[in-house]
Amino acid sequence: MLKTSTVCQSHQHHQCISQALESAEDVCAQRGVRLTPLRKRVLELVWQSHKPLGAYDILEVLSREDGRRAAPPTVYRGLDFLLENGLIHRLASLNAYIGCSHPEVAHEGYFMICKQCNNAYELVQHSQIDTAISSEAEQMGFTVETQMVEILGICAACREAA
Amino acid sequence: MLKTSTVCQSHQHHQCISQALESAEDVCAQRGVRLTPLRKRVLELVWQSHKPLGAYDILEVLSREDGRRAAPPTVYRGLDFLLENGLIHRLASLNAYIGCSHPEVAHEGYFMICKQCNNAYELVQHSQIDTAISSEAEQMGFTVETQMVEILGICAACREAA
DNA sequence: AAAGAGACGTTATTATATAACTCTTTGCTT
DNA sequence: AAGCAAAGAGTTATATAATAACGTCTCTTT
Repeated sequence: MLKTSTVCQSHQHHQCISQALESAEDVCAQRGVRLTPLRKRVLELVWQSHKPLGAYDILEVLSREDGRRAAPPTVYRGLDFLLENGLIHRLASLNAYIGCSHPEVAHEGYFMICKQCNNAYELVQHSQIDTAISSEAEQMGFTVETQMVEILGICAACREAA
Repeated sequence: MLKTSTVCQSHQHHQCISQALESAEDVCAQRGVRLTPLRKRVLELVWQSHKPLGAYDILEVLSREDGRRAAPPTVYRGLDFLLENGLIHRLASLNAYIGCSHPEVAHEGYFMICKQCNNAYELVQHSQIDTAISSEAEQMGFTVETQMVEILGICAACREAA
């Protein structure tokens, strides 16, 4: 029932990255939007790990690798595009961004974020949480547009390590 | 089953304010912490409506009424105190603060926020959402520490008005 | 009175995000 | 192919949110 993005101790993370990029290409092609080199590079950087990444972290990397100093709008435009197309999620509690593990279908991101290792685990939609929120909203006549569910705590791996 | 903070079209809002302040006095007395004039004033301002209020909005009011120009730390210290003592909640999606309608018991805030009237409706704890989150967390061995649930959409009143 | 703690003032700075304008690239139309 | 419109991206400046660091005042406790 429960499924998370595949985050494990020793997984071959380059596979996550290449899968994500490939998936992004597909999604963009299908929608007729352009995954430009900059956008692709930003996505790649967001996917460097399963830890949410700040806009200014991305900016720093871009600046270093480009020589010339990239400015905030460069990164934010990339992030905005990726957000609009569901290729990444924004975590409001951290002001940070993370790759979406199933961008084919529009959905809200539900996250469990480990305070220790900083990994963020995305829960799939149609979870119990989704049902519970819809139900409560319906009871009060509230029409849901966007949702923000971010749970902070300690993940299983970190807990066992301690 | 469902309960929200009492936000209705024509409610006597000064009652919300005075109740909140009284409740805050109680809570602080009980815990042996000081609800200083500044802290009380910040709480009062947060309670001016059921719409989340930004720190700099509060700052502006304080500045105007004090003559001297209040500085950010003044407000943030007040807000921090109120947050620590569960008298207000912070809404990460809006970078804003809102009065807590039942500060006697420590709890996470679950909110439905209307994009039109800007009112934020706090759901009580032990709702279905709480259960769903705990359940999902348990399944993945995740130890929950803090939760953030903010649902944006249109409230019943605004929907009917339209 | 001296010492220590808590609350708050004050100045400066950090972190996050956007506005407004420019120029270039891209793809489309003729 | 030339011209055009729109999208993309560079650049500078600024807005918005939050914190750091230090000083002062006022209590309380001794």
